[in-house]
Amino acid sequence: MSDNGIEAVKLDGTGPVYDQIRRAIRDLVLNGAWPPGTAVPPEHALMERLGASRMTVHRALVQLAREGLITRRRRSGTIVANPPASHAMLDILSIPDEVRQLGQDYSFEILSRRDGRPSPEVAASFELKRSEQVAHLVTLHRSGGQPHVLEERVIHLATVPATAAERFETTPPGDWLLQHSLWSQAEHAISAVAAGERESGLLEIEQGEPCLLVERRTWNQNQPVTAVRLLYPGGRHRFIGRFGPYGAV
Amino acid sequence: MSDNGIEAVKLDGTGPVYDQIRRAIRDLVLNGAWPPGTAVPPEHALMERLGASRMTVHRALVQLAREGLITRRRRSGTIVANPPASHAMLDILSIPDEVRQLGQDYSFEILSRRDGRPSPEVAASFELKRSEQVAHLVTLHRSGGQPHVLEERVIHLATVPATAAERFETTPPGDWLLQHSLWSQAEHAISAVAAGERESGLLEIEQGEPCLLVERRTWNQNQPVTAVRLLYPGGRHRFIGRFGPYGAV
DNA sequence: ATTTGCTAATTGCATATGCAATTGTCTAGC
DNA sequence: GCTAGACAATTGCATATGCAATTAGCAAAT
Repeated sequence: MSDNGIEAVKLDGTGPVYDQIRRAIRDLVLNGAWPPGTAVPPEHALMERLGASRMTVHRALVQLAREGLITRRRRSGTIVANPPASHAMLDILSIPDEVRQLGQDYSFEILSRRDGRPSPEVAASFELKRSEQVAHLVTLHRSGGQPHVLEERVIHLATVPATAAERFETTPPGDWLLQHSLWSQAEHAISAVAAGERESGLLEIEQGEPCLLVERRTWNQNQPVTAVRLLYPGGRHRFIGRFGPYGAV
Repeated sequence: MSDNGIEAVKLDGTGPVYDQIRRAIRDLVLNGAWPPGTAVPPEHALMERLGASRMTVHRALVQLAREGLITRRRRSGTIVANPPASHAMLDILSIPDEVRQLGQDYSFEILSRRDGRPSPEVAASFELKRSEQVAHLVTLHRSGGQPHVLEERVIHLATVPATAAERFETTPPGDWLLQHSLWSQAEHAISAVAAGERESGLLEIEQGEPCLLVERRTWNQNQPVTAVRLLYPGGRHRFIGRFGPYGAV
């Protein structure tokens, strides 16, 4: 190829041209063909390649920049941006970062791990098919030595095959996944539950104490990536978000 | 005025012209000068009024439309949109709607109301100054006759003076506020707490049961509008949101 | 070696222009 | 009165063009 994979940019002929260009490039970024840091071809190159005017190409790129997928600078050109770490309240957040932001020491411990077909209980609780191969991990995160949050997670081995070889000795599963997989959609649910027998022991709280339960499932291009259940001791934690009526501020 | 308040559109001379236009119109919408339903002048009129080309005006309007502030239709023109009712998980949501969406009958009851300077307890719990005049309301919302959520709210009388004359006989305070005030920013906090003595009685649950506590404060142009604390019986409720790494889906 | 300045690549912005698509509104005919 | 059709207003999209702003990279000067 002459420069980058400019040949990979293909229009589908449906809808406005500027939007075809926008979607074509967006897809290349989202499916990993153009990883962060990749140079996006300059407007003139795309213009010739696609037979569109510069203004039309420009419009597509400006929009992608506003969406945060690419970064543009005069003369330097356009590069694929790093995915944003945090978006409003409930993003895929890094628990180590969260803890360190509070000025506490962070540590974690994998309490159990099992790879393969899920047990009936796990399958039911995460809405999996029993035929899907997953890694099932239970992790306790600590903040200043105290239990901070209890994490139970399944990772889909078909989507993230590198999981099988990873021991999670230095990086907890959530952070490792952020580096080794992409996600395009997530679903969150928040509820309040009472700590059960096992959870209360691990989190060192009283049985029946209120806890905040955050359940999150993540997909990339409709392929499931991971599902996680985070149990926070209630009194000690809150999630905060700030936004305006027309979107995040 | 000839048509609408087209004279109200004023550029501030800072930054790109299209963005000056965008901000000028956005501000008119956000501060209520152009309430929902108002006809935005057509592109040609703005173009003449502002001395910009049609494409430049167009660019500003297209962007506002994408942000959801205005709605555009060929031939009919452009009108100011209704503020979105729900944005991802934690929007300003209408509790009646929420209940009816579950197919239940909705009713509510104002348990107490007091207007004037806040008591020391209320001031502390909502972080108010004791000199601020507020209405303080406690409301119980019911779903199919059962307690659904307990609401405690203060409304700033200086920002929403119409509150003083409103009896909240047919519309609960949250919904009434949506119709009689604007907001430009909100802050949410979610946490899990155990039901106290008073709350458990009102919500008809056991004392100590886990509840989801949603605290929200709302401002319009840096003026406080309202602060509310919603207590949901834990087992029965969860908040759900769905989005991608680059924003809401 | 360091600085200084030039050049060219690249994006940002605005304009003028033309045509397409949608749809209120009005009119002519029945 | 009602309908079909013509007309015009309005937005949507794309192009061509020109200039401004930024800056990487190179060349010249010290």
